[in-house]
Amino acid sequence: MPELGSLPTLHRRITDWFHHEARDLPWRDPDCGPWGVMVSEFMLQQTPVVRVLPVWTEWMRRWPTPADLAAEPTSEVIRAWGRLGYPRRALRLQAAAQRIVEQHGGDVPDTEAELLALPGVGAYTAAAIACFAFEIPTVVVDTNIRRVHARLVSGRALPEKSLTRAESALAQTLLPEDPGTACAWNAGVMELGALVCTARSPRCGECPVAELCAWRTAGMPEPHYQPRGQSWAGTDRQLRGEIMAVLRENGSATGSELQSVVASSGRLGEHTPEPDQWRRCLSSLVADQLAERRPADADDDGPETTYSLPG
DNA sequence: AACACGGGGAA
DNA sequence: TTCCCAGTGTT
Repeated sequence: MPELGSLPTLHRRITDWFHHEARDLPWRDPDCGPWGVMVSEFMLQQTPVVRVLPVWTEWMRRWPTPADLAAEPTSEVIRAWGRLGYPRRALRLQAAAQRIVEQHGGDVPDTEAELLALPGVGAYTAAAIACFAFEIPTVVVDTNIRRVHARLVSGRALPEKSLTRAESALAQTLLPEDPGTACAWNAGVMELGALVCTARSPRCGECPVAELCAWRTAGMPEPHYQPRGQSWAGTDRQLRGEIMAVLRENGSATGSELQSVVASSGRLGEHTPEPDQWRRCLSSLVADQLAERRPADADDDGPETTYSLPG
């Protein structure tokens, strides 16, 4: 822990840095509004800024209010989500928009508790919307912020594998008392983690608090565990993604058509899914309501079974 | 606590 | 080509 007296220095250095170096992102525009912030947070949950930008822009042009999105056929929402990944997020965003229309008069709610009750909104997203859309001073903790805290204050290369009570307590301690500064602090620490204090090759030469960093003072020790990447090739996630790509393009297809189109696309490489994997992925997409199966009682990927985008 | 969930850009 | 990213919801 830094001495209490040094906290204002941390706050000032990082908020000053953010003021000068922050990326000019449309959801940071003061005129963006809570809905634009909410859409951006859903899209940014697992997707980098550069890929979110064009989709967010078109999304907001097309559906400038929650009511606009709520009224749209789900198939169009899934198509507009495109290749952002994790398409269940698109369903949850529309479900949240519908809840906002039904229970909040069409306006994004302005308390963390109400936000947390919306589909697809967890602790991080509720705090982020409260802070960045409504300027409510609250503790925002995402993976970038956790990494900056781990290095700057705790002297470790990486945060714990999952959020601990100690990390939450630390974040609370570090939050500026001044409400106006708190949101700039949250945004600044997050931006610092995204641009400078990156996971693998931190740009300490560009860091406004490098000389205060406990990790550097400690000689930049290696992480206490080896982060393990996720496999991708041949996984259900990959096959689900390819199935959704075909459905977005064609609207509907039989089970056998899906198999031939996906196979001829070549995107699976040398992997040839087993019948069990086809059944598992098709059934899970139906269960997730990302696809509809007709006839409804069909339980396989036979030639007469048809899959389509929902509604 | 562990797992499932997409996709593309950087290294 | 391989590596890397990251919050929510379910089990």
